[in-house]
Amino acid sequence: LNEVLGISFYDRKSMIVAEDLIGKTLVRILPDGQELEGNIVETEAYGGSRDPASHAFRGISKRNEVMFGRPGRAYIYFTYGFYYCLNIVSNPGKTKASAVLIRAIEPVKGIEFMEKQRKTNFLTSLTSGPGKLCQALSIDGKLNGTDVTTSSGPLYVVNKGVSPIFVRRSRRVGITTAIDRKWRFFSDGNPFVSKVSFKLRRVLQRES
DNA sequence: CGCTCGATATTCT
DNA sequence: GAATATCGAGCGA
Repeated sequence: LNEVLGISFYDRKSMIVAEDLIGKTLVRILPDGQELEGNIVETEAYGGSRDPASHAFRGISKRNEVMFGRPGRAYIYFTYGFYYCLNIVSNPGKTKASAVLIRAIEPVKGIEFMEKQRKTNFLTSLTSGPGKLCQALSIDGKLNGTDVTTSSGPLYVVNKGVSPIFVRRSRRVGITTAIDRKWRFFSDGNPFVSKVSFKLRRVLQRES
């Protein structure tokens, strides 16, 4: 317990890593030494050459090159001109690349800092989405490629034995291809899971 | 509550 | 020029 997740944790298929990350604790050490923490409550697995919804589907590029490298590194990309999203690279298998998108966390430590970053005091809106949590934890492109398997770095994940967790799965959200694959994992009933539209919520309900 | 739209980097057509 | 692993403001019901 309380151990930092190492390379062996991430050196597995992205679907396995994504499911196993639910309930683990994301730790962010700021440049001034302040520590921020949040329990992971929602993730999505992405593949490589066989996953049309993945950034890595069409091969390597300047943006996605980290996804083609060693497991246990942060793949952070800038999207829609405004937000960053955090992934952790996993084992690519035969598909050249893979990663797990961290979609939502439950704030645990450093909530005042997160409120300042997000310019809101609404607790369930601080980190309930991939763009939101990067803003709250001050995660941007400068951390792209960071080794996430050591507590001496600015970003890592710890097993604090958070429980009980009822992990459910659904199709991935925010994509338009390969929507049949149930590669989204979330802690059921947790208010910090990202909000999806009413319409999609009904679809997910029907499919579960 | 739900829908539309704007902000605008990166990649693809 | 269009689409995208996003979010929130503005508006109508």
